[in-house]
Amino acid sequence: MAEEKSSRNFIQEIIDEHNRSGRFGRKVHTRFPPEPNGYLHIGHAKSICLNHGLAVEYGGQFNLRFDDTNPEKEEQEYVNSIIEDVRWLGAKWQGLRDDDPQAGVIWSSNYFQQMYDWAVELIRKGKAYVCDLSGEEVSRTRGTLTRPGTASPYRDRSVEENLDLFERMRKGEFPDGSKTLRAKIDMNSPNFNLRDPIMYRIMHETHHNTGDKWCIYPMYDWAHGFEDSIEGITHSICTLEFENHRPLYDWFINTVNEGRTDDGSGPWGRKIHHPQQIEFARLNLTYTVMSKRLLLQLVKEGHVQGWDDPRMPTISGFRRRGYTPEAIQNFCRDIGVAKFNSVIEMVRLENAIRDHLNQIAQRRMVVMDPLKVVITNYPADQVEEMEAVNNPEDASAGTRRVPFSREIYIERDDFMENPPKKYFRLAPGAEVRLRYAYFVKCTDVVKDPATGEIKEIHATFDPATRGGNNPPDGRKVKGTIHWVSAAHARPIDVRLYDHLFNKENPMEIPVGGSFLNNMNPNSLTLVNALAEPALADAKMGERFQFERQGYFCVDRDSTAQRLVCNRTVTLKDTWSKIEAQTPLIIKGG
RNA sequence: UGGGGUAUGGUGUAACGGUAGCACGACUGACUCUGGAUCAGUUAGUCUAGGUUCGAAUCCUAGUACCCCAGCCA
Repeated sequence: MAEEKSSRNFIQEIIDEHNRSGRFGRKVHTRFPPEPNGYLHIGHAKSICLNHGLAVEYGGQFNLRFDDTNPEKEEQEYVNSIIEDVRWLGAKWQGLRDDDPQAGVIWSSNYFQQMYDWAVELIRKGKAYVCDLSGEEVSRTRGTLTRPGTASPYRDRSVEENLDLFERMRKGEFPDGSKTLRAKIDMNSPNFNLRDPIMYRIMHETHHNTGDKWCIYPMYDWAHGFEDSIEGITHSICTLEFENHRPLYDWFINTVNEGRTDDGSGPWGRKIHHPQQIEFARLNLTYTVMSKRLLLQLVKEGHVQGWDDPRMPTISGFRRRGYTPEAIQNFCRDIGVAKFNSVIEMVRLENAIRDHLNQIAQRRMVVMDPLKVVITNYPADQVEEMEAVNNPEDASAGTRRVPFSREIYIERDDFMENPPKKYFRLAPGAEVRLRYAYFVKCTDVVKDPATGEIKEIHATFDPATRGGNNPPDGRKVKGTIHWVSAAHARPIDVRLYDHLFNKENPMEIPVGGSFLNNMNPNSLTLVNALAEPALADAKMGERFQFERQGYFCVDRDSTAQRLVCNRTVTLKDTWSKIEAQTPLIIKGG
């Protein structure tokens, strides 16, 4: 097989090296470890696709594990949405089953006992102590960027006392915040994470999974490495901000491994698995924000209609907008992965969904802003069923019938009384093709005498062009426009979505302002449109291309009486570019 | 001002001392019953300054810019 040498990203190179050296026995086991404190966004999709993709590529395994170590912030609603989103994206974790959404899902909280035991082991090894300092005192004694911290007065408690106190912390003898368990590392370290970090805090809080069993909860830094270790994760892939935590992550595992041996003959038994943490740059996209905090604010303050508002960069938002998992996967693959803090242009994502929908979406004709056209030489009582191709990119999608009659609607934009050069659509005396129907020529413009507003257009059709075909005389037209038969048109609701923010970087904020100042007031436009009858039986979630306009998805707000369609993305529009340039030329001249 | 990272066309991403390539965008043109799609072409880049070398994006030295770290968040 002639195999093309595909370029490798830095993570693949690291894994390849591990496989060469045999560090993990040529195994690859990755995971996606979300905290259930918000909805997943497109940045998480990058991580999911990366982790899952590596597992697939190397024939390894992939876990979905909830990092549920902080009961104060975590909720079941988020758990459910995250599971749904990861499934929808197509990532398959160990133990995934169709009949039970939670099958195979792992919880950090299941390891609480094991983590507790290791904490006791660290105390016994003299590497951890119970500290009575308040939060404020801890932060004051931690030092600054340039000054080392100072040791806690409780740093040198005896092993026995620490053991006793820690046990009583667990039993619930002390109030929240009164004590912590801290690792005894180095108050002089230039890395703050090593200045005696807190391992456990007291939190009398009911946990969504373990209930009231625990009133001490492990900190992320203490817990995370062990979660990976227990599961045999080989490559703990995370974002850049955890780079400074890697020495701590390694310290915890190495410290547990002190006095342990590979064969289990050491005083503390067998060594535990030590994963390799690898950090990559999180995804940033233009015209949106990606922080959970800000997304939560948009939802809570009602700037959008929920986490799955189609303008949100959440996975559920994109799903409702009409995005496909394939498009998101392709996007995540195409943007690559590196350590450089980059900002991806939104058009990359839009391009990915156009690409996929162009292949799979059936076409329909929908008029957003109707202008009546009367075809004066067409019989008043006649209706013809025109055959229309459902998808020119996919012959197997077949054809459908579209009714044609004397009175039709076209897009108001598709007529101009005084057209500029290069305008190919309808104008007085001009001829265009009605897609799949006939050539028509504009003969009259009927206006409201009072306002001058164009009320309707009169036109004549050429019977020799039936089906939209070129006539035998060889005549051609440059423009083809969409239409719906007036008598057969079905009203539908359409939601036109645009960027949520009108600045590439919404966090570029004027002094005293907020990112909310950068919200696009026109991110949603509601339209009453007229659709061809074939759209009437569209099902929820079904995706279509409305010819010449864009891709649309049937929203769950649809009723039997009225369809609601969300615009996923527009079609590329070169005319708008020409149009935008034209006035400049006039001005310049 | 301590520590940890990162710098390649407009935007991303390759190159592992040997012709700076690819994708997206932008711009031309061809084709077209969607001003869509498709096809062809053009455009444009190694953070700076020195050094090593026959040869440097890559190695060395010194700078510059940006990101992360002082939660009992993750």
